[in-house]
Amino acid sequence: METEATAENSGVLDETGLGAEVRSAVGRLYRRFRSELPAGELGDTALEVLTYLHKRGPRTLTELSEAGRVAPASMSQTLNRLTSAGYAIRTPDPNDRRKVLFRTTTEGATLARATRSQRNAWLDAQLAALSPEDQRTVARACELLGAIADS
Amino acid sequence: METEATAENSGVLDETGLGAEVRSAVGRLYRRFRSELPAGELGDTALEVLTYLHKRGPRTLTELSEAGRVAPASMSQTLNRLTSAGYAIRTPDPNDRRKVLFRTTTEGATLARATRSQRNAWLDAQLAALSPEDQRTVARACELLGAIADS
DNA sequence: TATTGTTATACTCTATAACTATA
DNA sequence: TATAGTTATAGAGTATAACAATA
Repeated sequence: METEATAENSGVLDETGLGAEVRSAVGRLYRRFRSELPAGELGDTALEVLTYLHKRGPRTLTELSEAGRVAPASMSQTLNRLTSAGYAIRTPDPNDRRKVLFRTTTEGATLARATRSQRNAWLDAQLAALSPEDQRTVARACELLGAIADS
Repeated sequence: METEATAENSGVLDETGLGAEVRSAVGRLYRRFRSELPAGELGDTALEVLTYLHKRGPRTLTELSEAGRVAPASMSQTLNRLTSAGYAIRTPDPNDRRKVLFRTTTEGATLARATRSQRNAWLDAQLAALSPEDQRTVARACELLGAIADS
């Protein structure tokens, strides 16, 4: 037996079930995160882009759309929301005038830092209640799944 | 002025990082799943509701909205999509005529079974490439995170 | 009055198609 | 022609507010 069954999801962990388990858990967590989101705040998509710009530095629209695996037109609109809100700005690329470099504003950088801890308060509390071993398990799974998401 | 930040935050178990790591990994996986979705197919939300009805049996709108942690009005619209597509039907509750019991149709049950394996083909392939130990780690993390999502 | 469910409306996020500007 | 980016429009999924029907 590879894994013990989760009592309530009864038939779920069968031979082919791991993908379904991951997908279900991810979907439920994602929706849970979204349900905690106060109205008027940046959505997770926009915040993820802002955080990416903050951590990696200026990027073009094409780079951002490829990193986020969305169509360029989709990323353009997400960036419209960020720039309209004053969290990012467009700057011309001096070497290629077709390109636009997006970068965070001071407000955007502040928000990226602040929101990172604030928005995760609930989740951090839940995770803190796990045993150290379980925390390591979750951390390791995040590495593995993050790599899969980017593969 | 470059990112004084961790270029690759996979050290993970720092003082505040686990919640952020989980959130980031979940968000990137969720968006990756969504990007794999062929046009014209049921979205993950609708499919999750359909699967829930298929596994648990008939449920009222209130029960479904609480299970999915969405507003009743939101669930009503998701159910409108499922019923319009012929995958679920409304049936009156004989004991309380305010209530509506939603149940899968034959087509809905078939779809719930078929899509489950088909849609996870890509993810299953990625997971199959992991070592057995890593697979157990992911499975265990899904249990832990699933419980948090439902807490 | 309280509960159950619905419709109306708006916002985020996504897509495709059609467009402009630059290389 | 090819590439980078934008706008127009549509659909899924979410929310709140206002409503009807039943308890």
